[in-house]
Amino acid sequence: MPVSNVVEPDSTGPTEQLLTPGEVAHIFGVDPKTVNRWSLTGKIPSLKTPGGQRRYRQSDVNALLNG
Amino acid sequence: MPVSNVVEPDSTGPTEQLLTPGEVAHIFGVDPKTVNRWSLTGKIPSLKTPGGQRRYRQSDVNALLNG
DNA sequence: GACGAATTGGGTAATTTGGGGA
DNA sequence: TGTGTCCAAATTACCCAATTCG
Repeated sequence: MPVSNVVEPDSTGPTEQLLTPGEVAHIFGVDPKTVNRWSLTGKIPSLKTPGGQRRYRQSDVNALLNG
Repeated sequence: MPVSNVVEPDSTGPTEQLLTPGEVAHIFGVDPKTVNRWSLTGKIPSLKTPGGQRRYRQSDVNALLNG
């Protein structure tokens, strides 16, 4: 099934586009493993799906791109 | 098929192929260090990974090749 | 040809990244 | 496709010498 059920009914956070490791990797021109490393070393925040996979906020990615 | 059709309307996201310093160096026939110097002196734009490495847009490289 | 300024590459050590496999 | 780990390759920043350009 698609992993892109990104709509959050939760009202606490802004409904924001979440990106997979592969998508973030493509944006930066690096390997998906490298993106996971960034998460482990605290360089980019990440959310975890109940299945243990990571998702990244578009805004966090943009913040890194802009400096 | 992509897992999710993530639209990237955001202008900050480079929807473009990115090249490593080594690849750009090979294209121009120079040392990778020289490519990084071009970036430092503003001769070619570059993105930075959170790890501090540089990536170059294909279009910027082409512009330099043709200009 | 001589001169100074800028560009480039060599060498090094530390960090980041990617490949292979589980 | 994604995760976690090990290891080799690539990249970075630094200083210095050789080369190139006007």
